[in-house]
Amino acid sequence: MALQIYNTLHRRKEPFRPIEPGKIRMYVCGITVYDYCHIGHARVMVCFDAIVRYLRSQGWDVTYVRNITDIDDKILNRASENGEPFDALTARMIDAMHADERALGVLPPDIEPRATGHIDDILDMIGTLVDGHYAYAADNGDVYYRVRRFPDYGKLSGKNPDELLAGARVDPDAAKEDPRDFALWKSAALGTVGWPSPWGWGRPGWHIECSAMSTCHLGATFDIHGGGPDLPFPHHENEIAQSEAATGKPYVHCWMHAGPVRVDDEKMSKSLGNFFTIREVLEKYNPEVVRFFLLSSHYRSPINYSEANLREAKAGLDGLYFAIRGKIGRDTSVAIAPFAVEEMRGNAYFQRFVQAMEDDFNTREAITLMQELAGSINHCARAGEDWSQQVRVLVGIGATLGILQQDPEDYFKTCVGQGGLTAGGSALVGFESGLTVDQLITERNQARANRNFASADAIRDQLKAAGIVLEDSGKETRWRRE
RNA sequence: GGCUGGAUGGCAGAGUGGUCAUGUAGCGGACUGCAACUCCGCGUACGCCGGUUCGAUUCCGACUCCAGCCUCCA
Repeated sequence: MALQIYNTLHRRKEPFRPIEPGKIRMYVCGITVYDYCHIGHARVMVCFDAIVRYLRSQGWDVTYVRNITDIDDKILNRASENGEPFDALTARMIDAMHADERALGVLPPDIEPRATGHIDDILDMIGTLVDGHYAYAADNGDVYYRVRRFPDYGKLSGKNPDELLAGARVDPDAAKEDPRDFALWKSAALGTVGWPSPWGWGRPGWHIECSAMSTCHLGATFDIHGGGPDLPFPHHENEIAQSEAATGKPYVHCWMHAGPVRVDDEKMSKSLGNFFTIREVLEKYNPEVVRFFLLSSHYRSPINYSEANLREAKAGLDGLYFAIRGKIGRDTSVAIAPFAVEEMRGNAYFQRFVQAMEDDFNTREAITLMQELAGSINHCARAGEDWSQQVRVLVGIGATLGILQQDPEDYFKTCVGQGGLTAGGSALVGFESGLTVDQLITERNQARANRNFASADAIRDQLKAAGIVLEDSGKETRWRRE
């Protein structure tokens, strides 16, 4: 089955046709770095990360660009509130973003361009637009895009330009010829943050940077442009207008947009203030659980961030790790390397996985079949049948989604919160006696050997209260965190 | 008001013109000193009204409700 992707531009799934055989050039709108990344950012990062991992596993030569917006009014305002230079703020937030990404298992994009690193490209594109009368310098020193000059305006978001005019929410700036026009260049007072330009000292508008950076790194026309759910209008609509007017070529073949994240069934937004940062979320949940949660719905569906849903995600991922526990990893005598993709081709589960992913990246279906595979492994293990092939396929599929790659014992022992994204050792966090779990297990097993079950159960309860579950299997006692 | 997309079992969430989603929670049983893990079994799901069809949750139309965007936001 050939790859099908839902294209926002045409509002339907379409067979994917690369511009250049075997290659995919892809740009995803990244973060404006004035604050910590929130769970909505995490969804975009994780979904496109899984998509790119999958595409590469199928042999596509993907060039993945995701930008950083590091100059913008929000950044300037926040820096001024903090009383620090804007680039000190952005440097700090970029570091934090990279740390969040690493925690969530998000691989870095191939190219991560920054707006401030492309001022010349931005200026060039604005110049081209002004020369072509697609843009004009206003009396206030700003340069605006002339929306009326671009007949296709609205084709991505399905908006009628005339109705936009009637719409009450466009900014009726006196300097603009038309309320729909948007800023390409914002003038700024000398001595404030800015760059010289033919139109005076200033800084770029929000939309132009993506047009300039994507064209610079991927060419005038490229395959896929992605982003969050609030981007089709106006951001991507404006990108199309700028780029197609400037280059005279079609901008993007396929537009992909992730669905929104809700919080406890309410819209999450900056203005409502009900958003959670990634680091807040990781105080409460294992990062891999968060990734699993994000992938357990289709990327275009709305998802609801809630305690109950995260708990369920944990139970789901636990189930996968239980299935491979004791069968793979450094604590087992059986060292099993996951299958390479080519080895998995003949496997029925893997074929279902490919089929699900080729159908607009249906990661929910992919996870479902991983769960079925886990069930089959458990069944085989109980029946004394060979499970080794299935385990390798399960872990191989997991690799393609960026999950299930930890040693199961590390996963089960990872201590969440308390500032730690670290796998817990045997030290018992929050336990006053200073005893380790292993010491208590030894003590309890002595009690069990003496059939002193009251003491044994007291230790079990004590550990349970500290969030640690003991599991007696054969002669061995293992532990994990709840 | 305009533009999109939805409505599936307690919950989450795929999918399909006609015998099964799956997971999770719950219940019963097996296993276990007690547990955990695991296994086996159970529960008459497809918003509402029409239409097409031998047959619709799945296709078509109306209706109701919900969400996202139209304003900073991924």
